Amino acid sequence: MSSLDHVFHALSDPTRRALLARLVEGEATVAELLQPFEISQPSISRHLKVLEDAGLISTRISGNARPRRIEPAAFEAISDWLEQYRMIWSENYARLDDVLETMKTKEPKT
Amino acid sequence: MSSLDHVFHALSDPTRRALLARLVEGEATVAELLQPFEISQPSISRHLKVLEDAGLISTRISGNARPRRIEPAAFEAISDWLEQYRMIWSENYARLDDVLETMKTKEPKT
DNA sequence: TATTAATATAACTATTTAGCTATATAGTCA
DNA sequence: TGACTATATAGCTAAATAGTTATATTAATA
Repeated sequence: MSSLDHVFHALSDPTRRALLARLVEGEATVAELLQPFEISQPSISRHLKVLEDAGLISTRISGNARPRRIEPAAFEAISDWLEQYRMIWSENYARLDDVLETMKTKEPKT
Repeated sequence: MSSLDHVFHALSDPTRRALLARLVEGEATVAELLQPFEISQPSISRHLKVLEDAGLISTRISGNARPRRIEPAAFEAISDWLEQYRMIWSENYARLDDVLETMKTKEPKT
């Protein structure tokens, strides 16, 4: 059973996607993640468990709190999966090499 | 309710992902799509409906048959969504928390 | 027109899920 | 230690889902 099952299932819920969107700004505790929502703390904890089981986030122990953070690898897995379909919508399908070339020469960091 | 709900839900099933993988090679009828699987024809038809409701595929009428094809726009939507996380894993950004440390201690690749 | 072929729909069952409230666990602090 | 804080877990309910078989629909063909 592919882990993509869990990844895509986790992403199918808007609350969970919102949690990820918050976590992309940095680590956050359950209390912090809970705040913008109207749902209960146990529900948030369960959503976080689904995200963690999917490998999308991880938990760190910090005294009383359990801050969560994004796990990059899972997103990379999605990107890899999506790659096999990129040719389908890319306008540059016929010139895929050009696309790759463009990616190589993208702006260098300062 | 975002359509990404439906898209990610559709993708969470391995049978449906396999159907998409077949369709990336080109249009196929239900009978053709059914063949590699051990599940019933109605099940496949329902999976196809889920994929179509998500906008991932579309149906054409051809006499008796209803060949399905990939719909590129939905994949583009996934790619767009994923884009907001790309910084997380691309280049040296293995982990957002480590960005500053990394930039201090590591020479960016040329 | 009657038959066959391709596909969809209905009706049922078992499983999963998202929400809730109540409670348990574990760390911090006075 | 006792109170408080942060979070997890248990147990419940309602809704959704994936599978099944049986049947309906529609086009092609003899």
